[in-house]
Amino acid sequence: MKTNTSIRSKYKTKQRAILLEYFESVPGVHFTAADVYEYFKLHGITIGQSTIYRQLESFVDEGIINKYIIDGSSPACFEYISPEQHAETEICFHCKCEKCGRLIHLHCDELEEIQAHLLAEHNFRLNPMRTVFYGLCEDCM
Amino acid sequence: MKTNTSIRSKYKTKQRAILLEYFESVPGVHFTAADVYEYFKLHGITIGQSTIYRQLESFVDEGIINKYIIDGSSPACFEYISPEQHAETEICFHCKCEKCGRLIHLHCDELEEIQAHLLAEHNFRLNPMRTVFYGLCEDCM
DNA sequence: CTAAGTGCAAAATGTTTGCATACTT
DNA sequence: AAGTATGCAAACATTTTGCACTTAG
Repeated sequence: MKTNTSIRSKYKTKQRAILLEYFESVPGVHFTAADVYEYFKLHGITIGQSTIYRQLESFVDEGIINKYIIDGSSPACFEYISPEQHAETEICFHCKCEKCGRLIHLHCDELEEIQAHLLAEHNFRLNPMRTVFYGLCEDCM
Repeated sequence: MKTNTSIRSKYKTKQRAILLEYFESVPGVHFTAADVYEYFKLHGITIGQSTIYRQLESFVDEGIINKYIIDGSSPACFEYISPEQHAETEICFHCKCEKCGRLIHLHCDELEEIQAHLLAEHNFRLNPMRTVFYGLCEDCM
């Protein structure tokens, strides 16, 4: 369990700027902390993995980046949320294929109704960011 | 990533029997692998943790037990599914409160429509057993 | 100058695995 | 006898942390 010292960056550091610029350049793509580390390493820029984890945490805190936990024994998945996406009323849902592991993004009004329904009928405020639908994709079923 | 050697137990071992009996005695309760290990240790019965993990995996495979991944850096959560629960035509959905950790069971026709919708419109066959809705329960929001 | 961030290496965590042994069928 | 399961300890993978050092404000 991580110590919740609610880190929200206050300084504009070089590393933070580099990371943010990179994330902004890959909207909708999802990546792991290790992916980011490798990416910069390949480009001759070394950013410590702790910095990556810490900045990622800040971004998630700030809502700039979403974090998905697909299954316990794989690394967490991150995804940059563009300001447009942020502004959109459309919510993005995720479906994970249990067989091939594919992660599918869905934007669907009908699914958004689930949210309203859960709130109205079950007093539960759904967090679509965290929720992943498991099942089988069309190729696998 | 775990090696998917689709283990499904074929032998009735003592450990498996002990574990199953225990799980059956705590329907609806959720526990971690470590909880199980500790429980038996306290009762003077030592079952290796690998056995616990392996049996848990089998039970999950067989649909006797559900596994929930709450967040990457906490242990996975398991829950025994009673035969009655299993036999119900109603599908049981789970909502997990991100704050207090409460796991809420829901039986709801409207939610079942999600399933039909995902299949018809998105070619995705939802597995309600594996899927957990994350959000905030009424007490926490 | 002070508070905050960085990077390294080490620790912590949760889970999986190799292997010799023991149990089921 | 053959095929599985067990339990230990070691290996693993991911993430977090302690600390000395650097950087931003």
